[in-house]
Amino acid sequence: MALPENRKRARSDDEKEARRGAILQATRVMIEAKGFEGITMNAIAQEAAVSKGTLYLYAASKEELLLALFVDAMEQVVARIEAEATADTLADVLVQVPATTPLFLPLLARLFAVIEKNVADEPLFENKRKMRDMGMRVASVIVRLTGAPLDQARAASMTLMLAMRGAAQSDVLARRDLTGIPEDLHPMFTKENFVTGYSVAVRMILAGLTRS
Amino acid sequence: MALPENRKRARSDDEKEARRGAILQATRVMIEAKGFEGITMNAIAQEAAVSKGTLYLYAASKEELLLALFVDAMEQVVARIEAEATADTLADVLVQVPATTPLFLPLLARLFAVIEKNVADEPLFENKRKMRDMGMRVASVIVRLTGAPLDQARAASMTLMLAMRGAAQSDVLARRDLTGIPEDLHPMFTKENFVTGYSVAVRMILAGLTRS
DNA sequence: CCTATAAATGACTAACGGTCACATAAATCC
DNA sequence: GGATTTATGTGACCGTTAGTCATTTATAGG
Repeated sequence: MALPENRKRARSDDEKEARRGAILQATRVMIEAKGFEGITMNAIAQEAAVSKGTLYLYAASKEELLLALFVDAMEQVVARIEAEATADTLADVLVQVPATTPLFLPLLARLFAVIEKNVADEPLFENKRKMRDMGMRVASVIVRLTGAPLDQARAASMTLMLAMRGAAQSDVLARRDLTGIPEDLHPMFTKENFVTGYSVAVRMILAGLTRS
Repeated sequence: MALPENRKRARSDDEKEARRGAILQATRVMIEAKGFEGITMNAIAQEAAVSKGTLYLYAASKEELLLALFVDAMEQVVARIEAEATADTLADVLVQVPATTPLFLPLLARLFAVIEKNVADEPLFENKRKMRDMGMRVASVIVRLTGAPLDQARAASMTLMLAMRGAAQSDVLARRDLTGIPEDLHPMFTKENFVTGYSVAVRMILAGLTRS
């Protein structure tokens, strides 16, 4: 991901892409290490072994870095759903793939309220279009595997997205260590909270589909 | 909401409650005026005609102020649902009440990712319990109006909450003025986005209920 | 009126995202 | 291969804002 040993500046497009990749990877590392609220541009710069100014040659803001990570993760999710889902496993795959794609849930949980609020219009629009397209691809999978009519599949796909967004929120609170949390609230603070809640929604939504 | 004319300090519990109310109201005013991202503690203090330090006598952080506003709004929402819903109008009421209760959607959209992230454990736990209770009250309404068995009503209520959280996210992007936004993306940026998306979800979820 | 209590103040600090004048690596030219 | 040009990279600096705390003073009680 880094530049060749004896090169300090990225001049060609390939080199720029490599540097951008290194910066994104450094961002991932920092999220892993410090948690989502702990990341700072200084720390990312240090991890990527560049100066802070350089970060701003490759992303207009901290949030555009995070948006780029989200777009990556979202593409992985949809690609995996297309590849892995069968008629028998559709519901399971729709739940498990988002739950297990690295960084997808924490990024989705913060997409609207945190990330998109400081992104310029152009990348924002581009991301919105991409999300719409992803929704369509999921609708196609639903049509292919259930035989439902396209308009129903589209409505189901949009509703799935809604529920997934809602369920992803609980990822923010999820803690590895539940000590200090009252017994009766444990279910709300476990890592499994997303899967538990979203499973129910997925099954309800898919159950409403009819064959065309 | 303010203290009596010639009193500058709140000594009794009543006076403290009044001051707290004034601070919360000032926060509402500032959100209205500057938008959610534009609010600052300095501005709230000025609007409430107290010093910044005083704010911290009544709330441990900016986010605890916002959490208090959310709890208020949430209580209004559930109370209105209980009061207004009938067997015929249940779906409509479940959509319209959240959509029309002041500040409810913007606060819900930011509840997990923005507000709760800077709230001490105790108020956080209290809020979680309150939300769980609200969910139970909605489940009761569903039982009463549809005759569905309690466990089904509970699952439906939890799923409704999920979908509502997801749908509320779109409120963050909603703009009054759509100029500058590409035609094809207009639906995603309108104020009606919440109602449009959530209606579908509510009807799907309620349709799955059976009479006991 | 005097004293004790605690509510209120606001200058100050720390932290962080973002900027920009300047330094210099690397490509290009002769 | 030296000179010139281009634009990448740098990091000290800035503005903003949440939050703190030593100090002030309104109010209650004696």
